[in-house]
Amino acid sequence: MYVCGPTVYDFLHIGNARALVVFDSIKRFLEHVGYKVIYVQNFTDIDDKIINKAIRENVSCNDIAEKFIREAKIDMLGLNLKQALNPRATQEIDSMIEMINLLIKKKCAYRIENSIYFDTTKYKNYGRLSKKKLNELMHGNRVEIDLNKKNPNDFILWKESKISEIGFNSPWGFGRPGWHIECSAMSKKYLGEEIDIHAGGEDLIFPHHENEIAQSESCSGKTFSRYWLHNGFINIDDKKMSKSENNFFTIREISKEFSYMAIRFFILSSHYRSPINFTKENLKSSQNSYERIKNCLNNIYFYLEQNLNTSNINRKELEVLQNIDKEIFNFNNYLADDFNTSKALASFFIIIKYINININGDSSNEFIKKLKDIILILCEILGFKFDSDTKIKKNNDEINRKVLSMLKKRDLAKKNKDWILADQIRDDLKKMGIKIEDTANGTRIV
RNA sequence: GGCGCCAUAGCCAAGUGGUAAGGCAGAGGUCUGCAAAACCUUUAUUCAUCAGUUCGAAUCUGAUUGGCGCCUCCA
Repeated sequence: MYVCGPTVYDFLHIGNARALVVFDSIKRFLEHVGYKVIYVQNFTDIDDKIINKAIRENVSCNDIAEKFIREAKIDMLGLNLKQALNPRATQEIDSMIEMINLLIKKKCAYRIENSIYFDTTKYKNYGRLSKKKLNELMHGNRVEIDLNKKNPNDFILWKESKISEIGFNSPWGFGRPGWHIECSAMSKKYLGEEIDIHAGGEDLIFPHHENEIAQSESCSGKTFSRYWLHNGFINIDDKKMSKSENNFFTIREISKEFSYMAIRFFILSSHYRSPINFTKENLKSSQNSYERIKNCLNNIYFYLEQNLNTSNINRKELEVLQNIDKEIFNFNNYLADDFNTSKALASFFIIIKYINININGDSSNEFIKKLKDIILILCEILGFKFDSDTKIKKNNDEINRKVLSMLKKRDLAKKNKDWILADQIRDDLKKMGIKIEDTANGTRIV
């Protein structure tokens, strides 16, 4: 599975997050049902935007790329993306040169001065993926036509660089690769000539993926990718996000107001191909929804800690587990049908409701453990994690000792019906970032 | 000009021929010293509009309205 990754000239934006989360979730599901997935997601670390930024900031392109790959990895960790192969374009130049050479040899590419172009007339299926009729395209509508090209559809494979610019040595002189050849070459190197799934944003269908197909299939004579998946866009106030419109949000800045998992939930709450609209209100709603899952798991952990009922699962509990199994079956079927995460989440909430109704202080330990495993498996498939939630661990460091002694003091105050002191301690703990709740079975930290 | 997508409650969002999932927010209630969490009740006789097909339409067909995207920077 190959996913076209971001160009690293800035922090990842919310749109990058969608592609990353959606395809990570698809990977997770495929693994869950038993596939072994080799997942490649590149970083495009050579590009005009990087070059321009490097010039503006008077640093090297590599400095820019290194910095934003580092930052991207922080966000990717926050979004709980699974480990993937992350090749960088600038470290794969040899494979690209090799591929361009092959295309020249096969007469699918031509040279104008020190640049190489792909000849789209040599690939008969050009335009098939994007369903475009080549004579109906509006050339030059948005991007100026390069007059060197034989045909306006042709695209650059290798671009001559000035000696002051970033570049690499090649058989055609100093230059840099075209954008499209990067993905073709990396895909071939890491996954071979034929792959199962190629994915990316819907804007990449034309020309990027069209061009990748043309290059790769001209080289190999084989089907490049069996399936193409394209995620829809995230709009801001129903308009396309762009820097010039000043409606641009990075993952990092959103993560300061909402949790990474709220962002992940927001993305998974609609089908991966539909457009979704980013607003703070929607993110808040997602955050609250996500808390519901978190609360359910917190409750499970709490009952597990309290629980002394070591008897076997009883008949009623068995029935509950059987009903949950049926809903898990639905959950899997929804994902199996075009990765309908929205329906899968609905199933998830049905399961949560069912757990909330049926779990209590008298539940058997074994039963609660099973519920915990169920929630954790579903979360694993969707990529939800809860690592930051256990603020206090039962070890001996100073803060924890302090918290535990405060809780003891509060328990005593409660016993004495000293509500003022009890509430005071609760407030103090809150100031320390520790939220507590009283339950029938004692006080707990959430 | 060509190609494509979308319109479902206050908000988000499934459902694509058999009588409107799920979540958030709101209101009321149970529990609780209070709070929180959880639970219960409540929230679309109707799916942009009009016409058609059908025993039956949110779902199919046609028209209309409104919105969005792609057509060599892009997730």
